[in-house]
Parts: sequence; C-alpha cells; structure tokens
Amino acid sequence: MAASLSEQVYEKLFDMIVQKELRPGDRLPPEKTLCEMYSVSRNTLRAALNKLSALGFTETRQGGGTFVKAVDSNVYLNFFVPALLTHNPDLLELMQLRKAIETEAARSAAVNASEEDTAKLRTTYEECGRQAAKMDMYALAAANTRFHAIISEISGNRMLETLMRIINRMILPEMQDFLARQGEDIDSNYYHRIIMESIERHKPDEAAFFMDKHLALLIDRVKQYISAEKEKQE
Amino acid sequence: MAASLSEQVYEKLFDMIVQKELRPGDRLPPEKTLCEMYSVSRNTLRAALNKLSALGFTETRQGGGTFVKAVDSNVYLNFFVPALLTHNPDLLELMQLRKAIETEAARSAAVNASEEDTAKLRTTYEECGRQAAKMDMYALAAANTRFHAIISEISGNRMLETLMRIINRMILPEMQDFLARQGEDIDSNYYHRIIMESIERHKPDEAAFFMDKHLALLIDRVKQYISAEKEKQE
DNA sequence: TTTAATATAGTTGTAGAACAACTTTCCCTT
DNA sequence: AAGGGAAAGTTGTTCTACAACTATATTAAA
Repeated sequence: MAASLSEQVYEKLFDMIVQKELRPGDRLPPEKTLCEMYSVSRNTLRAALNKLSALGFTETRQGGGTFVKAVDSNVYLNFFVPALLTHNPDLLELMQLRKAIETEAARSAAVNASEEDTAKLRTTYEECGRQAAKMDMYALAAANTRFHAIISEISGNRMLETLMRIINRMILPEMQDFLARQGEDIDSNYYHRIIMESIERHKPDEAAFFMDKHLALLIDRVKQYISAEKEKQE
Repeated sequence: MAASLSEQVYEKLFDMIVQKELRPGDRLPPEKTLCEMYSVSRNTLRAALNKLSALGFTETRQGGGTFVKAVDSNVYLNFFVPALLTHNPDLLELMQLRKAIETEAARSAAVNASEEDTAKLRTTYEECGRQAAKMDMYALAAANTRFHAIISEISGNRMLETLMRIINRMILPEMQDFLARQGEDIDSNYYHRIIMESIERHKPDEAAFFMDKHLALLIDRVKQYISAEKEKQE
C-alpha cells in the first residue's frame, strides 16, 4: 500500500518545512527544478504543492513563486467555520481537551503571573460579574471566554495559548446557546474568584485543582443538558 | 483579484458538500463528467479535488472514485497541525502541552479501561522493561512512546488521542537523543507501573496525579539537561 | 442455479508538451 | 539616476496519452 507519488513528494516538502530547512518567507525552487529534484512530472509535483497550500503551509503567486507561510492560527479559524457546518463537532470531546489544557495553563499562570497580569485578570473577572448581573448571557459567555483566554496568555506557553484560542472559537457559539438556555451561571463566578486568587498568590497546584474542578463541573452540566434535550425529543 | 479557476471549482464542490447536496458516502461524478460540468480541463478539476481531499472533505481511491467523507473531529486536527508546527515550539513547551493532554487522558483511561485495554497496556509496559534491561535507549524511547500512546487510545477521546500522536511524532527524535545521552531512565519504569495500576484499578484521580508527576519530573530532567548543555558550550 | 475465474469497461494517477497569464529582472532611453 | 519597456522566468490551464487500479459483466465450472 505505497502512497501515491504526489503524496510522497508532499511528505518530503512537508518535512523540510517542519524541520525548518525551509523557513517562513523562503521561496521554494521553481516547479521545473523541483520536478527534476524528485523525478516527477509537473502534474504530480503540482498536486503536492497544491496540498501544501491547501493546508496553509505555503502560498503560491502566479508568476511569482511558492513561499513558505508564517501561519497565524486565526487563518485556520476561517477554515473551521465551513467545516463546522458539515458536522456537529463533538462538544464534549472538545471541552475535555479544553479542560486538559486550561488546567495546565492555570498551573503555569500561577508561577509566572506578574502584577500587570493579575490586574488584567481581575479587571476581566469584574467584567464577568457585571454581565452576570445584567443577565446578558451572550455577553457573559464572551467575558468568561476572555477570562480563560487571559489565563492561557499568562501561562507563557504559546502552544497552550494558541490551542486555547482555537478551541474557544469553536466552542463559544454553543456555550452561548447553552448558557442562554440555562438562564444563569452562578458557580462560574465562584470558581473564577478562587482560581484568580490562587494565581495572585502564586499557588500552582491550587490553581490547577480549582480549574480542573471548575471545568469538570461545567462538562457535567453540559452532559445533563444534552441528555435532557434528548429526552425531550422522545 | 479573481480567484483561480481551480479555486472556483473547489468552492462550488465545497458548497455542494456543505449544503448537503452531496452527502457523506456519496460518490462524486467521475472526473471526465465534472470537467464537462464546469468546463475546465482535467488538471484544473483535479487541483480542486485535491484541495477537497487535503482538507479532509473527500477521499479518492484510484480506479474507484471520489467519495464524500463523514467529517469527524480529526478533520479539525488538520488545521491544528500547521498552527502547531509553524509556531516553532521549543521542546519544553511541547512537553508541557503533552503533560496537559496526557494527564487528562490518564484520568479518562482509568474510567474507561476494559480488560483488553489493560492487558495491552501491561504488555507494552513489560516491553519497556525489556528494552531498559538491554540498555537500548532508542528502542526504549519508542516503547515508552507506545505506552503513552495506548493510554491516550484508552481515553476514548479522539481529539486527545490524535493530538498525542502528533506531539509524540514531534518529540520522539529529541527524546531519543536525550535518553541516549542520559544513559539510563530508572524513574519512568516506576511511574509507568503505578500509572498502569491506577488505570487497572479504575482510579482516575490517582492515574492523573501520577501521570502529572511523571511528566513534570521528565520535564525537569530535560531542563537540567538543556542548561547543562548550555554551560558546556561556554 | 450458484460460484469462481476472467475479460471488459470505467476511473484515477502520472507523464509530457504547449501555450496563456502573470512577475521579476535587466537593459535602454531619457 | 530614474523611468519605461522588452525579455526572461514562473505559475495557471489545456490537451493527449498511457499506466495503475477498480468495478462490472461475461463466461466457465461445480
């Protein structure tokens, strides 16, 4: 079950990009040259380049050349939107992934947080309180998301931060609907406070523990909500 | 700034899939027919099909045809990968992400593990022991990776599992080098055992706790190793 | 009749040549 | 030195041909 030729060429170019032999901004050799390098026809080679650019690794300009792209994750979010239309994303799996990442992020945040960081976090925490008081569930969900996003920023780990941004964007609409129908969201405020305080007091294990509990509870609520919806339909 | 022809064709086919005119499992018309439908050459059409399949919407079998794929969460990971790879993560950030995901995976694994699962896990655990005894550090690293991969499989969360696969692929070469220079790896065996036993006894919090400690220790070791290397260079 | 092997037609993968569309480079004119 | 324009270079598209693989239909055997 050998992979197709174009797939093999794709893998090679992919590896070169991943291994930083080709860096963002670099221009790939012209197609003719690449054809000779890999001993394939131009059709085959172009299929490989096509895949690279479809996945966002490269960008091709007619007459100009093919360039390695420096990707910011937001570009990919645009691709998500249509993808979401074709499939109800498994919300629970996503939320579990989120729990994994945020728990670790909270731990690191408690280690790294500066005065500035905690001030920003507290501001957003208070914003959440205001929106909750106003009972504006959509604004509340957005503020909650910001609160969590800030923690992942403070963590200082760009990978955690980027993944969180992506996951949040995927989850947010559904969470907003969920919250709007629930009508209220009391516990979040409590947990947010003790998570924030743990971070302020530089207590990594505490922060991680509360974050884990906070999100586990949220997942349970969503589970209950989903199964209640199912019963309603029967 | 008109989009290229192949891009236009891609958009049309994409819309048909999103709008459910083409449903998962459906076979697209043969390329010849599609060429006539859109009045483009086969190369151009194939560029469009290529993009669809690169993004995971379709699957093409040589001689068989092109079929619409049932989009599952793994599709989203196609978008994660570039974001992950081009962010130039350093090893420590990756390992922290790994710690986050594996800790959560261990927790779920302890909930879900069947008899079969734990048997498989134990087999791999023993394999690790054999390689350690033989002092074959490269084989040991590979076996260790399998051990962890199995846990993420048992978790039952496809997102965790796939992310782990990706991360492991990125980390493995560096971990092999690290282990080879360290010369030995005693603690892993101890932690693997208690993690495995926690999963066998269906103790989620225990499994998570030990996994977290196991990987935190590993990260510390790598940190020491890196700073020692730096000193050596001065 | 059913089944299995085989031939046939249909479909995708790869190759190569040719030209169109667009960009970059270089040279010439001013 | 600056601007304009020709020339060379590069990617986009078309066309033809064949290889590699699959699905279907036909035929022969049980």
